[in-house]
Amino acid sequence: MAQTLEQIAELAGVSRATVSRVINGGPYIRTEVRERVMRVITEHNFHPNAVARSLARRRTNAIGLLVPEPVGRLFNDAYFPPLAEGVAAACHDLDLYMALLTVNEPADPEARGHLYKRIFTSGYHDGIVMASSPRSDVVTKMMIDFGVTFVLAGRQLDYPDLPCVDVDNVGGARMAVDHLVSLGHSSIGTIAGPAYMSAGVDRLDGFRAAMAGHDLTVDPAHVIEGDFTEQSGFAAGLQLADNPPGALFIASDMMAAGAMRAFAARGLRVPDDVSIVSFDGFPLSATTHPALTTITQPVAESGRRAVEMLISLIDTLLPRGSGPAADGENGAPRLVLPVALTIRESTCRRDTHLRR
Amino acid sequence: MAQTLEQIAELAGVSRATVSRVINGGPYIRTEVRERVMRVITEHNFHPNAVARSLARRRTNAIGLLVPEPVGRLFNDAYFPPLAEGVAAACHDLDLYMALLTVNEPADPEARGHLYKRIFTSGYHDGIVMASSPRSDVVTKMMIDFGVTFVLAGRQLDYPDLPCVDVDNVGGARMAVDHLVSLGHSSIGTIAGPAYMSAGVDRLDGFRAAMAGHDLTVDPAHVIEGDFTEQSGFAAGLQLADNPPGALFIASDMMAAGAMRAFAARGLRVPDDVSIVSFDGFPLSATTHPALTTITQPVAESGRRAVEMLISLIDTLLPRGSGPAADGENGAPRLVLPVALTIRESTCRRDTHLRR
DNA sequence: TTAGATTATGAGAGCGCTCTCTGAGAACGC
DNA sequence: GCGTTCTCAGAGAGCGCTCTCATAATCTAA
Repeated sequence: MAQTLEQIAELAGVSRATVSRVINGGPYIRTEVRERVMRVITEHNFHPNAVARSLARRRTNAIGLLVPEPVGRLFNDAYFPPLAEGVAAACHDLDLYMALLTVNEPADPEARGHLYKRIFTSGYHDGIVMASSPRSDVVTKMMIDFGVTFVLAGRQLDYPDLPCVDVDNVGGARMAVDHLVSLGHSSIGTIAGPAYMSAGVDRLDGFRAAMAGHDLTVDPAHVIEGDFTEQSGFAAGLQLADNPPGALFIASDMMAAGAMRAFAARGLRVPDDVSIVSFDGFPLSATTHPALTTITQPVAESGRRAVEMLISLIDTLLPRGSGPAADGENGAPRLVLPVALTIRESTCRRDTHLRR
Repeated sequence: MAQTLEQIAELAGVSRATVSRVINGGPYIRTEVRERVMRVITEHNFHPNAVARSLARRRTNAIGLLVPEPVGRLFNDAYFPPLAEGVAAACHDLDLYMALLTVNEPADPEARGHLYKRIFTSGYHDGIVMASSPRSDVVTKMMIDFGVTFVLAGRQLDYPDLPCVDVDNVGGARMAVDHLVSLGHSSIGTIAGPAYMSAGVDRLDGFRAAMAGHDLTVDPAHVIEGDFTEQSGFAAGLQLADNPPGALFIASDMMAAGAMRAFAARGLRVPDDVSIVSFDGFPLSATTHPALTTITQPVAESGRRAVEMLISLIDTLLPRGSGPAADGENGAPRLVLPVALTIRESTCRRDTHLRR
């Protein structure tokens, strides 16, 4: 169990180098020798020490998935699980070791910084995939400062020029508006995401651009900013209920659920009185009443792609630690994944509800 | 950023050993020298390479938290988040690096075994804390075979003699029965956990022992086995509703929620018709209607203690890799944490509802 | 047959740290 | 004045692996 290459070599009557070759599939080995070595290895249940290997190779073959949120919150999230699943799947395919890096919330930011610092300077990971979140900007700065190789899942507002894989938030918003327009709607409002998150601003930008593209004006009273949560959707719904638009693009499933709760409380029917297209396509969106027409984003796919991007970044930076990472001279790689319209029950034709 | 001890030593005009001493707080260094070295270190933002250090020390100062469940399921669990939080907190206190090890579910068990194998042979962790789960027995076997140092959170039925930190399931069940008896109940039934999990059998054993201790008989029709889920609680509740006992000990909050749903559907009131004491004390238990009287288990504390136990195990095994770990000759360490009765609204005196 | 390529293996120098051992000076006791 | 004990710092041998280079053995081609 606790042997070394050296010992295996001796037992097999060869040199350390030969055992290494056998293990790593090197060329130029007589099959007779290879088999003999293999036999000794399996007999002794030998596994090379990964730490030593990492030191020699200057590569750990491990990546970290970092979510700058306290452990607890992370589990009550709809976005993170599929992302983690995607990352895990990609790691499995690429024969990588993945560690979920969680940082629980020590009271003072100093201690938190210390925690991140340890993660970034540990050298245990070849790179990091970070799920962007409201508080990820500080962390992003640290990663840059520490020269960590990383990829962001979701664009970072304050650092627009970093390697990331994003989803087509602008295009998704446009698809939502197009769908609504195709149903005959012209009075369309939105409950937007927060202005401090790229998904928030992009979806709003996309909405406005699409409306303009259709020569439709948007009533300022029909544009309300939420923060992606159910509660903020509920509040926004309440605010809109007095003078609702005929249709609404709501920037997250959660907010849509909240808004529908508010509408129900005020006797407004969806889709009869208000058509709704939301964004995310999380499982939740299929179980609301009515089920949400939504823009589905490929979250697990984002995770997969982020890992692939990270690995290619690491590979090009091969002589590791040479200069600041993730700042390629020909621009940081960026990937924008397509989203899709999922039509369900929260939208209907304008002319089927002539009441308004 | 990418320097070595050697380079720092040269810049500071000392030897590598001296720099190492400064970093690791070694004795016998003139303050003048120490300060000079420190200055160079901070000036160059130097951080020793953790991989090299791990190799030299034969210690990584990293532990893994392993949950043998697919990533997705892990997030829909009430037990895991606080456990992770406790482990993370302990790691923070002990200056340990923690990685959450997730294993997503490849179709064939062979591939899954391969994944675990990689984790266990990686050498990236000094030890592992594993949250026991229905499927953890195979994994336990692997850890033993691979000589991994580990601690279980929750006892493992098939391997009773392993280091673990458990909660007092038996005592908790007794407390539940005592409470019910003190309220004047004598017709007490139970919805038990699954027979394949230690928490299931222990809570049932505790229940039976407590009943016997009070010279109370239990009607076999009032003992139903569930699997800790809401659904199984609902099913059991339906089954009991025709001829319900005056009180019920339900082995998990989730099952209690399910049973209450069933009772409500059948017009039975809690606590007026049936008093209920559940087990777990998860946040859920405070938000049901009525709020549950429950046996609260210290999950985060389990996580903390598991880490502490793991570290002491690792420390005693110091000349690492010498013989099978976790099998101390004087028995594996075991810790049983106390639970507490949390009285809320789902229990009341027997005599306040003379109707039955 | 002999030079030259090809195949197969070993020697040994790292990777970046830790830690023991050794030794030089300074302080101290008698 | 001379051992003895501290205090301080460097030399150097690892930790367990990888990988280049040198070398030996075998196989061509002329």
